Amino acid sequence: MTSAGKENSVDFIREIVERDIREGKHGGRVHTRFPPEPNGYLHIGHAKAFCIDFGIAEEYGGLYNLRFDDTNPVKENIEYVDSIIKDIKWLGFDWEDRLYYASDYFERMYAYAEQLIEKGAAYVCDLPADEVREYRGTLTEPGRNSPWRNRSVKENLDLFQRMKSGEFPDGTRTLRAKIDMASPNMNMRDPAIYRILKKSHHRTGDRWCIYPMYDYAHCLEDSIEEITHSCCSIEFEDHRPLYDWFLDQLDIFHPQQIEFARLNLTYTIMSKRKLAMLVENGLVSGWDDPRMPTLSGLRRRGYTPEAIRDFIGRIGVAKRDSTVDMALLEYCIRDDLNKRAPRFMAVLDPLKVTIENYPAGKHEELEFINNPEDESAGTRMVPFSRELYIERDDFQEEPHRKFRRLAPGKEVRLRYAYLITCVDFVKDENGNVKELICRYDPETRGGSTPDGRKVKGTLHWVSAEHAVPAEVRLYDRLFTVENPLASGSFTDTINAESLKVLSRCRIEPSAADLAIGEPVQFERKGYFCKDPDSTEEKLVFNRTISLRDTWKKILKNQN
RNA sequence: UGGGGCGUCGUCAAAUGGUUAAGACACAGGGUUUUGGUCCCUGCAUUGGGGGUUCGAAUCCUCCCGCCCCAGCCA
Repeated sequence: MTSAGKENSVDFIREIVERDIREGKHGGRVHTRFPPEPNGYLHIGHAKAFCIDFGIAEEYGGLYNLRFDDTNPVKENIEYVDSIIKDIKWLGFDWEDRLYYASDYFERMYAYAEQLIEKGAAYVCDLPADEVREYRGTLTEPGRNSPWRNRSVKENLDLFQRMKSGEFPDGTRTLRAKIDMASPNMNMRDPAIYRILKKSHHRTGDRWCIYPMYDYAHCLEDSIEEITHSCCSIEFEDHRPLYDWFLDQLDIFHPQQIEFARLNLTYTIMSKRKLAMLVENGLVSGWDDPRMPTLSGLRRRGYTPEAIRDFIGRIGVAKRDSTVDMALLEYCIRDDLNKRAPRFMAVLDPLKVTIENYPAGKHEELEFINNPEDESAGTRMVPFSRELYIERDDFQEEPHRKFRRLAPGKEVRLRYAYLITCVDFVKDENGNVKELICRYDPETRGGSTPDGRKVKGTLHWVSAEHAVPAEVRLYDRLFTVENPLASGSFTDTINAESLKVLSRCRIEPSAADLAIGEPVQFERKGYFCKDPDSTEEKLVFNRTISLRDTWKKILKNQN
C-alpha cells in the first residue's frame, strides 16, 4: 500500500515466476510458449494470452516459443498458420528460430505412448464413442471400467501398432490412459489419448492416421521444449492433474501449468466459433472486417500494435471471470493516436460555403500545424479559395443555445484560415440548406484576431476546387448490448448500424496519397486510415475511432 | 447435485493481518485551448452475507449465498 508497494505489485503469474527465479527452479531459467491451434484467426483475447506468455519471457530475460498445436487435421490448415504468424509479428514479438509444431513431435509422442502401454498405464479400447460416454458415468455417478481395460501389454502394443498402420477404420478404437473411472474429476476417467483419423494433415500429409489428443499431446510438447511456465486459460484448470499425470508416468521434464482468466470485452464476442458464424453468414465482410475483434480486423480498422499492447497491460491478469469495458480499448487507441497521428482536414457531410468578398479565381496556401502534440511533425500548406465545404452539422439555422458553430449572423473561425460571418443561406426546393453565403475578415489570416476578439467556434473545411472525393466508412460497436451472449441468440443483438458508408466526403489534397493503414486524424472527426479497398479512382477511409465528443454529451444529457 | 475455480468502486484491478482500501477506464463538475480533441484540477467503494479469532481483518477460521468450468474419439 505504500507507493513502493504499488510499483512493485505484479500479477499472480509474475509472482510465481519471480519466486521460481529467486529459488533457482530450472536454474532460474524462464521459457514460455504460445500454443495456438491453427484453426482460425487470432482475436484480441489471444493477444492477451501471448502478451502474457511472451511478455513474461521478455521481462525476465527468458525465451519464448511459438508452437502450433496441430493435433487435429480435421480443423486445421496452413492459411491459419500464416495469419497467426502475421498477427503475432504485427504485435511486435519475435520468437527467432523457435517456431515449432506439435506435429514435429508425433514420432516421439508415439514412443511415449508405447512406454505408457508397457508400464500398464494405457490400453487400447474397442468401445465406440457412444459406449465410452455411457461407461464414463456422470458428474454425480462414477464411471465403469471398459471391458478392454485389462488387455495384456503385448496385445495392447500389437493393437496400437495396427491402429497406427491403418488397419482399423476411424472411430473403432482408441488408446486410453488407465487412470480411474471413479475419479470425481471427469478428465481422469481413462481419457482417450489417441484416436484414429484417416485424414491428411497439413504438415505430415498421410504419414499418420492416428492423432494424439490435447491432454496427452500438450504436456509432452511443453516438456520436449523444456518450457518452464505453461500458461493457459482457466477452463484447463481441472486438466492440470492429467497434465501432471502424464509427465509423472513418463518421468520427464515437468513444466508448471498456470491458468488465468480469458479476456471478455463488452459489445463483442470472443468465441472463435461464433465469429466464424458471422463471417459465414455474411453478417460481416470477413475475418478482417474492421468491426471484428480479430487482430486482422483491428489492424484494418486502424488500431496500432502499441495501443493493443497498452490495453493488454492495463487490463491485468487474474483468475476471476471478467468483462473489460470496450471504452478502455477505445481510450488506448485514442491515447496512442493523439500523440502520433498527423492531422488533416476532411469534410464528411459537405455543405457548400461561398465567401462573397473573396475574389473568384484567387487561391492561397495557408500553413497548417501537422500535429499540435508533436512539434517535430512540422507544418504543411493547404489551399484556400472562395468556395469551400464545411460540415453540414456545423451550421444551424436556429442555433441551440450552447451551439458555438455557424448560424445566420454568427462569426466563426475556419481553422488556420480566416474568421467568417454567415450573412445568408440558400435552400433547395425541399427546404434543405444547400449553400451558405459568408464574408471573411482579411485581417484574420491564419485564424488569429489582431483586435483580440474571441471566437468560440473553430471549424474544419476544405477548398471546393482542390478537395479530393472519398468514401468514408464509419464503424460502431458490432452489438447493441454489453453482453451479446446474455440472452437468446447472439445474432439478435447485432447492431444494424455498425457500418455507415459516407460516399460524398471531401478530403484535403495532401491526404490523398497516404499509405494504406497509415493512421491520421481528420480534425474534429476522429482517427482514420486508408482502407485496402482504395483504388486509383476511389479513396476509401475507415474511421478507427471518433474523438471524444463533449458536444454530443451535452445534447444527450439535455434529453 | 460430484469435482475444480472465483466473488474488492459502474468496469478492470492493487492489497500478502497494521496509518484515511492504490491506480486506470467510465461517469459528474470546473479550468486552459485556433480540434466541443489534448492537457490540468475536483468528486466518485469500508471489500457477496452472517458469525468468530485478534489491540487490529479485504486478508485468518466458520457457516451461508452467488457466478464460472468439467460428462468430445475438440483445443
